[in-house]
Formats: sequence, structure tokens, C-alpha cells
Amino acid sequence: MSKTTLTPEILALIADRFKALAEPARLQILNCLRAGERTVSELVEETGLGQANVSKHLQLLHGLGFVARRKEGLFVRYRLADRSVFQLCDIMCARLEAEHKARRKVLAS
Amino acid sequence: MSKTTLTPEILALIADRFKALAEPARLQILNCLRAGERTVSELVEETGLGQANVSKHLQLLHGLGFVARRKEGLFVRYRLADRSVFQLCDIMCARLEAEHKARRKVLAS
DNA sequence: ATACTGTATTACCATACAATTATATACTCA
DNA sequence: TGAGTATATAATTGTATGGTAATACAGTAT
Repeated sequence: MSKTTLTPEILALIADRFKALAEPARLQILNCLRAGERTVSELVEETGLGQANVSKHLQLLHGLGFVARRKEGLFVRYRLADRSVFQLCDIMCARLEAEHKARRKVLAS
Repeated sequence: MSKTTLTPEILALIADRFKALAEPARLQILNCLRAGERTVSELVEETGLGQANVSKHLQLLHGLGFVARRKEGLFVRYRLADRSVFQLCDIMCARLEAEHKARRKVLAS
């Protein structure tokens, strides 16, 4: 959190953005995009999610600036807007690993 | 996301942790704890949230390892488990600022 | 114009969960 | 032991949202 005061409005904005990452389906989509640009149908195939579902998730991610899009004929190609998503996920994963290690240590004792 | 394969189970674990931060009330609590250890009642007073509500949020945050606790007589003192919460929030805030700047630029044009 | 394909939107249902009230548990003190 | 305080836990309710099916929209080709 920054130096500026955390008004309820700002808190809600931050929460909304975390909420976008609080869904396995969206994490899965973002992870696919990590490998590069993808059309909606490619994402549908790679994730196994429904088309309407993927499209809805993409609208949300796009609205919050997590992904960018580029129209090409019939297709719409989505890509990650920046790398910060991975910074976020990497920190979370580090937390998970730390938890996991701590649990093993407890069990081993 | 780490090098290991992202199974549905792992995705769910990560999503759960983001979900914990996807709530203004919990962000508010975490922000209070940034200043140092707090009892439940102190958090209730500082946040203006209900006692049962704060307690429930704290259970969740504790279960996911975001906060640690220490019992002292009648009181339970909560504190942040580590600094990674702020890394996460700082990245989100940077994203917000970037959005804000982009929006101003568009409006100014 | 029609048919076809890819993407977005709408409407609906089912589930998850935040907030609240009331109650229970844990601890201290008289 | 009983009263009082701090925290935790049910039980309940309202709301938000993920998934899906049906449909609309946009673009291409014949």
C-alpha cells in the first residue's frame, strides 16, 4: 500500500483487482497468455473452459488492465498487458512453498 | 507462477490466497496491522467493523498464514506474518497509479 | 444476400460468502 | 463460585458472481 491515505474507495479498487486474480479459471487463462498471444478459441481449447465463460473472464481482465487485445479479422488476439501479474503470482507461490515447507517440518518433528 | 506445473489444485490454492486479499475489510485490517500488533478489539475500533466480523476475517487470514497471533491473558494480539502482503499491495497500487495516469492522459488529449 | 465462423452478450441458476445477531468459550478477578 | 470482559463460533440472510445455454454481433467468403 502506498503513502497516500487508503480511503474506502481506494480499498475497493485494490480489492477488485485482487478479486480478478482470485479465480482459478482466470489464473489459468493468464498462465496460457504467459506463453504468448492467444485467440479466444485457442484459450477455450487450452483451458477446457466454455467459450462464453472465457469471453466473460477476458472482458473482466481487460477492463482491469490485466490483458490487452488486438483485433485481426474475425479473431481477437489477447495478450498480457504487462509482467506485474507474474510478480504477484510469484510472491503468492513463494508463500505457498514456505507454507508447504513449514508443514513438512511440523510433520517431521 | 513457478516452474512447476500448475495443476487445478495448485491454481485453487493460489486463487484462495488472492481471494483473501480481495476484500476491502481484510485489506483494512491488514493495513492496521502494518502499524504493529493489535488486539481484536483494537481492530474493531480502528476499522469500525463488527467484532464477529473482524474475528472471522482474522481466522481466515490466520488460516492462510497472512497473520500470526499471540495470546496474552484475555487478549489475542495479531500481527502480520511477513512483509509479502505489502509487496503484493504495492504492486497492485502501482498498477492503479499507472491506470490513473493513463486515464488522465486520455482525457487531456 | 446467404451461409459460416469467431467473439460478445444476455438471461438464468446455483453456489459462495460477507455481515449480523445471538450464543458459546476462555480467561480474570472478587 | 459467579460476574464480567475478550474472542470465537453458529445460524441466518442478502448479495455477488461463476458457469451455461441461447442469442446477438462482427467479419469473411461464395
